[in-house]
Amino acid sequence: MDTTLFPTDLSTPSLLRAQELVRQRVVLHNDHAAPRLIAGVDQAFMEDTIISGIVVIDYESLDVVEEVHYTGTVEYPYIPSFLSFREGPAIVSAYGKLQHTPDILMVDGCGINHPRGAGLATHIGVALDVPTIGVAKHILCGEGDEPLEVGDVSPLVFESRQVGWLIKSCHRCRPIVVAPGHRVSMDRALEMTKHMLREHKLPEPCLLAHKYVNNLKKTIM
DNA sequence: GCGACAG
DNA sequence: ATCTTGTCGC
Repeated sequence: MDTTLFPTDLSTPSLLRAQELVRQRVVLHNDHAAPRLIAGVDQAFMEDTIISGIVVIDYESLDVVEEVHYTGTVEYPYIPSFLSFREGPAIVSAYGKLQHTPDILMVDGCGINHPRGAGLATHIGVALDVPTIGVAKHILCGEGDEPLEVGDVSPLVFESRQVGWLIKSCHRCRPIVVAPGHRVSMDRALEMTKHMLREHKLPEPCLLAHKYVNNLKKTIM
């Protein structure tokens, strides 16, 4: 892992420098074959404790292949557009425990649809050199027509260029925001996400990871 | 100055 | 994200 992307110096100038490196290194085209294993990662908090959990499933059957988690201490607050420095380190630690190597990792948060092109999914992807897709429940930046019917999709545009998609994944739900993180094209990010959508608002990897960390949290409490 | 603002 | 009761719907 490239540690310069998660500097010890947490001053804003230092973090902006790290994000600039992420933006310079992000790859926005597919460089891998058809996926066989796909993973989802999510975090839960308990005061100053963060739990990061990753669930790996089979791309076609959706069977769970592996689950790992990491528990640590939060050392940076939540500041919009700087989420990577709050949740990123824990994700990197959890990822290091995996026995399987997923072909793609779905992260709860932004990808390139970020003010400086360095959302959590993109940051993690570049740092670990792994293909990632960002899946968020709300828009951080950019605009797009609201998809109305389940299955409908519309481009998310920021600074005159497409940075992601808005997907109406279920009835009575706000559309989810999907974007390439790293080493995945705009079209493939959409295609893979739609493949993982079932009866819920979130794609299966994200939903399973969310349930996983929340169950761990209940166990600890 | 005011409002917006992933998790 | 987290806190937090009841309530509507499958």
